[in-house]
Amino acid sequence: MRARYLTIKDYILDQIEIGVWRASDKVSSENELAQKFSVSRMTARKAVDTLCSEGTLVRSQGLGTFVADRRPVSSLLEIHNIADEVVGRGHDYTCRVIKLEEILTDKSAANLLEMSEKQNVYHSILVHLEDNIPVQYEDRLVNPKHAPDYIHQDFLAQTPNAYLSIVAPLTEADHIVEALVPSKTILSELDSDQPCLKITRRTWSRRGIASIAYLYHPGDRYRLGGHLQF
Amino acid sequence: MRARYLTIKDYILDQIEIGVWRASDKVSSENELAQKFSVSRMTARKAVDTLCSEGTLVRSQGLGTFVADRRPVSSLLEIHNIADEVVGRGHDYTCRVIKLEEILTDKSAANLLEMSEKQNVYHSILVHLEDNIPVQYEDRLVNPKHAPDYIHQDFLAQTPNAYLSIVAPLTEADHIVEALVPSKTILSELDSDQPCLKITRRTWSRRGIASIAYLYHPGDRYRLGGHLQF
DNA sequence: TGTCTAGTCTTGTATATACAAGCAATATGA
DNA sequence: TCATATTGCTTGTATATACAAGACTAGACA
Repeated sequence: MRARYLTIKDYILDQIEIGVWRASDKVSSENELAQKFSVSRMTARKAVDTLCSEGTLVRSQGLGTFVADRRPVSSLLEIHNIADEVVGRGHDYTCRVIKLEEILTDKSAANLLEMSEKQNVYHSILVHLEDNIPVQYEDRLVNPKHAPDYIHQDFLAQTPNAYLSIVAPLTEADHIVEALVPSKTILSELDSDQPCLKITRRTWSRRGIASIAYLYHPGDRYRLGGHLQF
Repeated sequence: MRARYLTIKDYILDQIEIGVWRASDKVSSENELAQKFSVSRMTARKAVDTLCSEGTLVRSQGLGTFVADRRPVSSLLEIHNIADEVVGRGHDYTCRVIKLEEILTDKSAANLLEMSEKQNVYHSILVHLEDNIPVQYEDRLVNPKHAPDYIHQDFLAQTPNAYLSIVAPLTEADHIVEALVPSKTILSELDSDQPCLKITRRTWSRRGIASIAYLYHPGDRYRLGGHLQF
């Protein structure tokens, strides 16, 4: 052995990095690690545990522990609530309510919300501003079953997202991000003539789809960013 | 107690869901849980451990365990390797190498890669095609220290991302996503005149920044999508 | 009143032990 | 030869124990 390792975790990571253990290879057993580092099996196991929950290793009862197949290099991007994001930057957040109404689902809305046609849903359009400059145009449909008081909310005080996450704790979400030039109405509300980032976000609570939001960000003024560890 | 819980984990999650324990509230101590469920402290601790690593609870030595502040409603978006994505859709993936060279860092490149100026770095430009239609223009800088053979790779056989993830296992990444109209050169390579999604991706290995990539996707032909549970 | 100290509760860490359960190679028996 | 049982290794789970270390409280003391 060329070096003494401070932790079992580092030792395992190094072996993988150096290439001694490659994807799908078997790693030293818990007992071997315990002996090698002169610790009890439970201690060695804990190190392996951590690496498993981080996705680096995979266990198989009776067989052993293996280096995980590095998942198809995918990484993650965080999508924040716009209000939190603006405030987080230390800027001034305000919001303009363009529309707040109760409408009947047409075919497409019914499909998207997984409801039947001609049902009541809430519809809101808001513009979010950072230091009085528009940064997001939000067009949202809400299933009243999950948020019956949605229409009576004061969105100047609390964003739809914040409200929804309280009345119907979100369990899932999916997103589609695209680049496009939106309609003139939207562009004028955003006070922009640039291509926009459009984020389509569907959120689930435990009882089904809670809401669908179309979020438009002016491309010259907004970036979606995120830093994450694997 | 109204119900018997199968697991300590379920019990804690239910208490949080019901609202007995709210964000920042103190949760029963490990000893209390152990007593309540007639198990040893280590067993109770393991349940709490799991919920901690999932981000539901937060521990503080000497103080106790607390319900985590549900992070400012943020959710996650997966960013895949383009080749995997195309193949995953069952389509035909090909790749065109526009440039593959060794250059000296100028000021901005040096900054981005956290190197000094006038150092050797690798530079590659590739266009990725799905069923012979361009879907990504990739402009990449690579730190030779992390991938000395980068320049000799055959990227028709293996994408840069795939290669890099083998020679320098990635530990971190950050992304910036924006919408813009790229340069004419890029547009012509992408055979498009539409606004594009531009993804700037920096990847780290354990020894530092390994690579910076600028990925351009034609907005009318590409969406970034993801579905994730919280 | 203010300060230090001791005690107690919390999480953090490590150990030794025991047995269950999954898997595979080997030995056994018909 | 082939099916079955045994053995040994692996991970999975649970327990009892011990002590370290952080955070707070109450009491002693000046």
